[in-house]
Amino acid sequence: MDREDFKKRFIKARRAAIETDFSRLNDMQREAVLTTEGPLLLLAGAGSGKTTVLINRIVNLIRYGRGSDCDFVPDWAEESDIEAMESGRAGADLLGVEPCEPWRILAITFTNKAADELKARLLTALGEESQDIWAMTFHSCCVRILRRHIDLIGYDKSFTIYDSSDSQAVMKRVAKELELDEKMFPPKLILSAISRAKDEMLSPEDFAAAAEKSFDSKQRHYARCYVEYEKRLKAANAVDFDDLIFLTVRLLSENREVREYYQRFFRYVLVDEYQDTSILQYKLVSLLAGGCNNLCVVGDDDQSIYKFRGATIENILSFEKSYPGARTIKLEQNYRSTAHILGAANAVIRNNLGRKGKELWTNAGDGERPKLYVAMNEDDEAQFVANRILEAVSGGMNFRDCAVLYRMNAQSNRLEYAFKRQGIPYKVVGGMRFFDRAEIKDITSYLAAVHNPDDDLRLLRIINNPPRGIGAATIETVRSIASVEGRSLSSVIANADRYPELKTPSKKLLKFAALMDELRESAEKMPLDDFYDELLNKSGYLESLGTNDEALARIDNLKELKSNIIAYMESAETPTLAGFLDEIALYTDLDSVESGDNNVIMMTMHAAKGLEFPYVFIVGMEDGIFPSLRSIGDSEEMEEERRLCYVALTRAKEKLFLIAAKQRMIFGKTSSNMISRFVDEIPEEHIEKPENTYSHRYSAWDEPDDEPSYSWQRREKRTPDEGTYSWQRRERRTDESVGYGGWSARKTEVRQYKKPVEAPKKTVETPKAPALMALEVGDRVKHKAFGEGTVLAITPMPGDALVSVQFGDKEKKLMLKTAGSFMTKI
DNA sequence: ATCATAACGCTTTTT
DNA sequence: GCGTTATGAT
Repeated sequence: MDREDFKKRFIKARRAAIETDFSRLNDMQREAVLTTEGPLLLLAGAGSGKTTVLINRIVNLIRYGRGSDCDFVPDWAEESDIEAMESGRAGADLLGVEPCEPWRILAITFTNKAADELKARLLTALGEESQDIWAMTFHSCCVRILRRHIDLIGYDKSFTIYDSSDSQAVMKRVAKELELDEKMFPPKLILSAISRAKDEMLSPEDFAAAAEKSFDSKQRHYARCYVEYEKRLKAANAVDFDDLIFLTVRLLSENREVREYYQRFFRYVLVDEYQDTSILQYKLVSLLAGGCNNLCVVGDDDQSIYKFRGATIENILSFEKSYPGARTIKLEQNYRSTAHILGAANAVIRNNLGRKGKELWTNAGDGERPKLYVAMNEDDEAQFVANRILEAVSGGMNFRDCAVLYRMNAQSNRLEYAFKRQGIPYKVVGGMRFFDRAEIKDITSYLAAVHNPDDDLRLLRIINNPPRGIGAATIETVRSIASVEGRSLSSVIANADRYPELKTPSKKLLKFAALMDELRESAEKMPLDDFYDELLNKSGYLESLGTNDEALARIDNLKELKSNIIAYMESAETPTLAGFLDEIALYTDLDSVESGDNNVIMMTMHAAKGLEFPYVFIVGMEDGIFPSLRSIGDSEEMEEERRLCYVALTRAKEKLFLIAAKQRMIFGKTSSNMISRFVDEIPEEHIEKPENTYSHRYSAWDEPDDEPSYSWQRREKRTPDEGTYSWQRRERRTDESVGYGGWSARKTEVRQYKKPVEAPKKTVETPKAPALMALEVGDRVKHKAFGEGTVLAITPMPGDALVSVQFGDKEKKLMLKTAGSFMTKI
């Protein structure tokens, strides 16, 4: 009996001793870290320190195993051990119970960015041994498993990975050959139908059978495409993104040996952003974690914004049902935003029905109420944002502290105009991605075709690029021969002289085949980066680009690709062409925000998930834009939009501006929309609106009431600095004629504001009225608010200048135009 | 084969 | 309003 009592005290003391390692966490966070065994659902609100918990949890697992969460007491334990633990003298040998080996921990994320961040923070926390942890994305985890065992389900281990544009190219061909009208059956739609089928684990045959039964002709066409699409991928020894997950699930379900191997292998499985998982990913996770059942999922049902690409919020809502005995911990303390911002966000998300229910709180203080500005039109809106940013910078903030969020990428245009005009440096995140650029696709297609001669898709892309006189007619002939003989294009091309039909172009074809062989040989014997140069030259690609402005931008991008190759060579143990192809197939997100740059960040609300900024501007707060037109009338879609709104609002740390325009051009048509219903959902106490802002109500069917739409605001006063419409028009013309790098080259341009080419002048001249103060580095100035200071640096900007001034021990950055009136030279 | 013009049709996006 | 794409003309 004494022993029982002793055991209880021992366990308590052990947990208490382990807790001291995590004393910096709040109670809920610590609970999450110390709960190691069995299924655990972690509902982590925005800004609640989720990643910190994840890191600490892994540290705990490696250091103490299940020490904090089990009843085990060693037989040799005695009273002095408890004393040791209570006095803080106990080490891991006493506190730990089966500490976990790093490589038995699987931490799955969604994006490479998240995986990289996790790895970096684990390295800081644990050092070298952290590198054995399986911290990676769903897809890279699957690639790792499939590269080892995919032959067990009838694929070749050296498979290539097709990205979505590859998939689209294949599907376009398939649809054409099946004589489907592109208007009725856009390749994108067919692919998403197939994606859904894979999500439900339907093979082409299953899908076809189901379609037959349903008498739905559309489904039957989809099924035909699926069959043909799959056939082509298989022939090219390729798999698409969905296949990576699908085939891994198939492998694990069908092959008991492999399944049990991984189930024994992984002792702890953690999944980040669980609200974004699909049914298939749910299956994958439950297969991988099926052994020890130590599955910890982290997510926020209120931040699920990716339903359109297959995510089911159900996964998180029914976690406790799927995993009986699961524990749930909510992290609701927010360390990011002030109370008014959280109040607004909480108020909006409360209107959703399908949620677990969470309420963020903070003890960071009330802060300022979010502000609503009702603009005349999009130019006024952009001007407003620009002015507030300049004010903020005058007040000592950096440009990078400000973010502008919008619903669709197209909205960035007007803001860019305004920012350029005002000399505000900015960076647009998203839009055209690096690996989608034509020149990058071209060269990676060469790399893929060199590595895998059977990759017909990539071969077709490069065979006549640069032009080699191999035209469409020739290619058609080659393809029909290949299809009749059931061989790959490259093998037909290599033997072109044996086919009478190819007599005329055989010389060109053989020359191309020889080129590819030569490149393959080079790839074998050269280091990757040298081979890359060789490829650019021997293929004639570089030469064919020419030397105009657009070509130079493309060449820049190709140099960027080379630096990627070099970075890969440095990071990989044994760099190979195959390895690099794997990496770029999964790593498309290279234009990550470089934190060193001092730019205003512009992006969609989707892209902003997981980020935070002191100042946040949300533009286009209008019904029809946000929430989007397509979601109005559908309550499920509306809830998703509302979650997106919640995500957007919770990005702000200090100041939040919501901007709506009375009139705006959408898709070339002028329309006036009502202020977003989400604004109405924020109570007066948490939002500052202009006077006379009418609030409008909706019926339960999302129908706007019959109030005329222009009447929400009567008449707002215009301050002079907001500018007038005609002035803005004129300015924009000038802007266009100057060219700013040329709009035509926009596709290849990195859309980032570049400083004027001239070297920074030490003196700011007075370019035009109103005259700017003439200042030089080293001048003493007196500022109304900050007192006396010394000018440290001056950066000229169109029509203005950014001045750094040392006031006492504080350095402030001021825009001269704005700050000039508060400052005098002394 | 390559350029010019017209017609269309548009969320959100990672891997 | 803009970018992509299909079609026809040279």
